[in-house]
Amino acid sequence: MAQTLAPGLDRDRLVAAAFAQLEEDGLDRLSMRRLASRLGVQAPALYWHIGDKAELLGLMAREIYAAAYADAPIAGHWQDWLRRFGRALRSSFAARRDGARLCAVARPPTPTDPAAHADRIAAPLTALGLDESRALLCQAAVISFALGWESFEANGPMRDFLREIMDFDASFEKGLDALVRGLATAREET
Amino acid sequence: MAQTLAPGLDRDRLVAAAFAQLEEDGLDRLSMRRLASRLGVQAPALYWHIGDKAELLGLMAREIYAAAYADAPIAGHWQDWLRRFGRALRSSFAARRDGARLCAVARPPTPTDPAAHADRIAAPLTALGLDESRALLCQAAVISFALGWESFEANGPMRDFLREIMDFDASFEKGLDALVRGLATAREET
DNA sequence: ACCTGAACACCGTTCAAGT
DNA sequence: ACCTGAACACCGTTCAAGT
Repeated sequence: MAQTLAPGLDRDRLVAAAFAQLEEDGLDRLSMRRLASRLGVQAPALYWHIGDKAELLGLMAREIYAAAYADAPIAGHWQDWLRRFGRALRSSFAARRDGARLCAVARPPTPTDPAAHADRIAAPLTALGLDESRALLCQAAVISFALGWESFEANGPMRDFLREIMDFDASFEKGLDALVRGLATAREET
Repeated sequence: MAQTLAPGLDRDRLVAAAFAQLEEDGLDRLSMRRLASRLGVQAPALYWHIGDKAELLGLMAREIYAAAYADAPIAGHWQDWLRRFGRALRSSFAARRDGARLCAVARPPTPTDPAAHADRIAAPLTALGLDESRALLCQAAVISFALGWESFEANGPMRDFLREIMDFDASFEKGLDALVRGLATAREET
């Protein structure tokens, strides 16, 4: 389990090991001590490379979001992109155990200029013709929907219950579709 | 802080004290030990009244959902009810510190007959004319949207960031409106 | 029936000290 | 520069024992 090899410990190796640990044990059992022992090191050693556990979770969340953006190339009508991004985001949450819960808890890792970050979030939709405030609304809505949906999916007993009473996958698709269509027909305001 | 008075310790008093503790210290610091000391008792005493911490969180989550349903009387067009319920649910999440995170983690507290529980969830919308599967889709979509939205809101640094780049309250309203309108115009399928 | 005391197996984080 | 050892102040939960 613990490979003492390759002592070169850095942030990337740390994040990778954290994902492996997450897959094996889940978010509740992802501890600095267990992570350290997987890396063949004592827990305090991690704090040389990272400020605290919250920073580690933030880096992990960023990777989950990045994977979703990578899966949704910017092309076509903005509605198509938004639907595609919604699907990709849910897949990305689901690809990692407790992915949605992790992203709900994680703090945004870049405390840099908020306006610049907002531009980056809005970028795919502004590139397809939306103005920035509308782009941010669409992103916030789709991201919230996907995060909420996968939060239930990631909750074991809740998922079991939901899977018994409805087709959870098909329903996500329908809900996402409804949301995007609604956003497209919203009354234009200030 | 610790009131040793009134030794009658039961589930209701326990849940009430847990909410008070949540308000003061947040979900991360809501521990069985702190809760016990607030009740003037040792931690193991709690386990006489409750199976484990997860059950306690489940009871708390149920109360949060119940408050939302209580705030949305069943009347008018189903779309109006759904919008109203969405708003009420977000308010209910926001009314308790870390309310959304709590509900994301909590397990459904009633391991009773799933079909009967589904009927109860769908009830407000079936009463207003929707068939059950459509009602469940609408509920799942709106609940997911509200939960996701408030998860970000409940995340301190994330909220600060979002509040700087958009009008988070007005955007919720617009997003919810879009979702409900989209659900109303969905193509009818099996 | 309801609660305590003591214990088990853990946490995140700090910090002097080692190399 | 990078890591260890020891410690601090915690966790959830179990269980014999008290009343």
